[in-house]
This record gives sequence, structure tokens and C-alpha cells, in this order.
Amino acid sequence: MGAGLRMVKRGYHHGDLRNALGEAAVQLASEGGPDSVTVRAAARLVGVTPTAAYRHYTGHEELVAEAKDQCLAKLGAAIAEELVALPPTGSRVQAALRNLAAAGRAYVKFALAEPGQFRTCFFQGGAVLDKDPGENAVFGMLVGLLDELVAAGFLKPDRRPMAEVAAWSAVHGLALLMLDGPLRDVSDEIKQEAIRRTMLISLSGLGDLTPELRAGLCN
Amino acid sequence: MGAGLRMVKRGYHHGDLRNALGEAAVQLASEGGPDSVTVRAAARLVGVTPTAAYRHYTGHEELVAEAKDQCLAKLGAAIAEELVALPPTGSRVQAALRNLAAAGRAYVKFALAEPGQFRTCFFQGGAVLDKDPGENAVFGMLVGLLDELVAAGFLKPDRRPMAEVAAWSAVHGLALLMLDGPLRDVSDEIKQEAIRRTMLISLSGLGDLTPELRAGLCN
DNA sequence: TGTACATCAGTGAACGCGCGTTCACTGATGTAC
DNA sequence: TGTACATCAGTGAACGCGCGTTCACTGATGTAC
Repeated sequence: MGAGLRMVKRGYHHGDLRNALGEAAVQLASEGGPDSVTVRAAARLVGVTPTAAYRHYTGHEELVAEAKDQCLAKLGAAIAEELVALPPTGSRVQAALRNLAAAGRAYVKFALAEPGQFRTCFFQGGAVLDKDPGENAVFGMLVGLLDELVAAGFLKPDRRPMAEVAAWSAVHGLALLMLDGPLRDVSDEIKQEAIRRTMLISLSGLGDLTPELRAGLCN
Repeated sequence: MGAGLRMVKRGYHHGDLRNALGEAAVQLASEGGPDSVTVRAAARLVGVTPTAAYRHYTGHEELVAEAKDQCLAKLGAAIAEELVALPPTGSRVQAALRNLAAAGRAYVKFALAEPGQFRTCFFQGGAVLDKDPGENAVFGMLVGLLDELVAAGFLKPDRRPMAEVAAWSAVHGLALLMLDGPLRDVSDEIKQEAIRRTMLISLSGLGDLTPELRAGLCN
């Protein structure tokens, strides 16, 4: 990325056109979602002929796939950042719960802050080229957070299987109901309240959310 | 709808072109999602000139809105149908829980069976023309189911606020993760298992899902 | 019951747009000697 | 160190497509008398 920005358009040969087109694709995704990612628009953004893009991508499909990969990576990074910034907390259970809650909040926050990128993360264009590494990264974090919740004694082992799906579904649905569903037009305050209450109910589904544990989550 | 099908193309004047175009729009949505709903394709499907569509719709935006409304109505109808078909059950709590679970299952089932229509339900094209009556219908059912869950003593009143959002988010996220997300390529068996387990975890978030109550849900 | 005519609901052709993609090409780069 | 030349990475023009939308029009309908 640093390289891509440094070698800007130094004449006939671009120098790093593939990366530049990838970045342009992400920018287009940010602004208008996956449908806005086109070969011509990306080339235009970089200042190059559409034909030139075909030296670096096989075509439109690959360019969109690139945008999707990068958007998923950004989503994963946004969650990871939020997690590492958390201060240590009292008990192991509290820490584990707080971490999962923070990850969920980061997920929804990303969706609201970058709707175009978020939509691009889950754009399903034709065939799946290869198993998305970005998706696996997010999924991997979730696995770790839930394992820790089991180790801490909050999540009982018989509820562990597919708990990732339940957890991911909750925040994913919440994000999309806010972007495209019945919550799209409500005020920011109500959105925040909806996030808080949905997180509480979802966490309660994993284990017994005692008042003390619940108190440790407030923010 | 009956009228629309009966008066098929009886010459120069169609007779019920508005409805015919609406039905064509839904068919296009079924086959390719909201992006496939175009004025020209709908006219083509009905066997009429694109221009003719403009006698009945102001333009593309209104046609898509019509498709969205109808798809939401179908989603609501699919859930309602599943609910009325349920046999009476033992206790009030059990019935209420079973009903909510059935609604959730119907929601996901519709999404998997009619992905194009489902996506069209939550297509966000430009401005919201008017508050979606279809969305309100689904929301209304959810309100009723949750109120009953409170009345039955399962859902505690302090957890009632915005429980609709949590419940809707869970099934909505689940549906979309299966259509466009990490669960898109897993087998049907795993999908069904994911639905079952996600429902259990989600219901547990609303109240104490004792083994007896849980047993009453199996199917 | 018959007819003139206003109104309504279609047709057919055309516009401009942005798209994906391909063609023959040319300017720039770097390597062998 | 200098030069011929293969290779690479761009250009510019064009193709065909489907789209939304508008224009002047015409065929069909139904109503007033």
C-alpha cells in the first residue's frame, strides 16, 4: 500500500498498476458498494486506459474479488484493532465476555461506518473463486473468542458447537437491518440502543449473564 | 392476481398491464434478485413495448419498489402460513416458544427457497418511497409473538424492549450468512444443523430454556 | 340502435449512457553482446 | 560504456450489449347524442 501510493504515475509506465487498481476498486466499493466496482471506473480513477487493467486482472470478476478480499481484510483488521486496544479486566469470564462484545460492536460499527465496504464483503458474484481468506480470518477470531468463553466457564461445552454461527448471525443481521432493513431510518440513539440490547440478549444465549457480569459490559 | 392471469394479452389493449408488470417484476426478482428487475425485462416478459410500462409506472424506481413490496408480502405470508398450520401444544409457554421458533424457521426457509425474492425484500434502492407495509407486517407478527412470550412468563419484561430487533437479527443474519457468507457452500445437513443450533441459542437469550421446554421444540 | 369523436393505452424508433472486452498499435524498459 | 533488439506495459479506437427514457404516432375503447 505504501508502495502503491509512492509510485504515482511516473509517465507511460505506471510502476504498480495492479495495486493501484486494487486500491481504486476498494475506493469504488466504499462509495457505491460492489456494483460500483467496474473495470472502467477503476482505470479512470487511476488515470489509465481500461485496456491497461487487463494486463493485471483477467477481467471484471477478478477485480471485484480483489475488492471483496481487501474489504474483508479491513473488516478483520477493524475488529482486531478494537480488541487489542482493550485494557485488561478482572476475571477471566469478564474479560472473555467483554472481548466478544467488543468484537461484535466493532463489527456493527464497521458496517455503519463503511456500508459500501461492508456490502462488498458479502457480495456474492458468480462462483467463489477460492475460499476467502478474509472470511476465515474473521471466523478464526470468533472461534478463539468462543473457545476462551468455554475455557472461562461461561459457555457450556454442549452449547459450543456452531456457536460461531449464532454469534456471527446476530451481529450480521443487526448490521444489515440497520443498513437495508426496518432500522435503516431510525435515529442514531435508537441504533446504539438496539446494538446494546441485541448484544445483551445474544450473549445471554451463550450462558448465564448474571447482573455482575452484565455490569462489567457497560459501555 | 387471478385477474392478472385470466386476462392474458387479448389484443392491442392488455387489460391489466399494471398488475402483469408487477408480477413480471417479482418473477425477475425471483430469478436474479433486485438487480434483474428492469423496465425493459418486465415489458419483454409481458410481451409489451417498454414504453407501455410508463403508462403504469413512473419509472424503474417505482417498479422495483413494487417488486420489493410484493416480495415482502410473500415473506410475511410464508411465515403466517407456517404459523397457522401448527397444531395446538401443551402449555402456554411451550406454544409461544414453538411459535417463535417456527416463525424463525419459516423466515430462513423462505430465504433459502427464494433467495432472489428475499434479497429483493431488503434491497435499498435510493430513497424509501413510503414506509414499507410489508416490513411492518413482518414486524407486527414478531411483536405479537414476543408479547405472548412475555405473557406466558418466558421473556422477562426487562428484556422485552427491542427484543424484536434481537430476534429478527438472528434469523436475518443466519439467512444471509447462508446465502452470501461463510455458510454459502456447506451441505444442506450442516445448514439445517446450523439453523437448529442458532435457534436454540437465540431463544436462550430471551429466557431460561429448560430441558423440558427445549424438548418441546424438537423438529 | 347508430355514429362522431375524445380519450386512453398501446407501438416503433431513437437518444445517450456506461459497461466488458478485444484489436492492432506504440512507447518504454532492460538485457545480451 | 554503447547499442540492437526482444519484451513488456501501456494507448486509442472500436465492437456489441442492455439499460432508462422520450418522441411522435396509431389502434382500440367507450361515451354523447
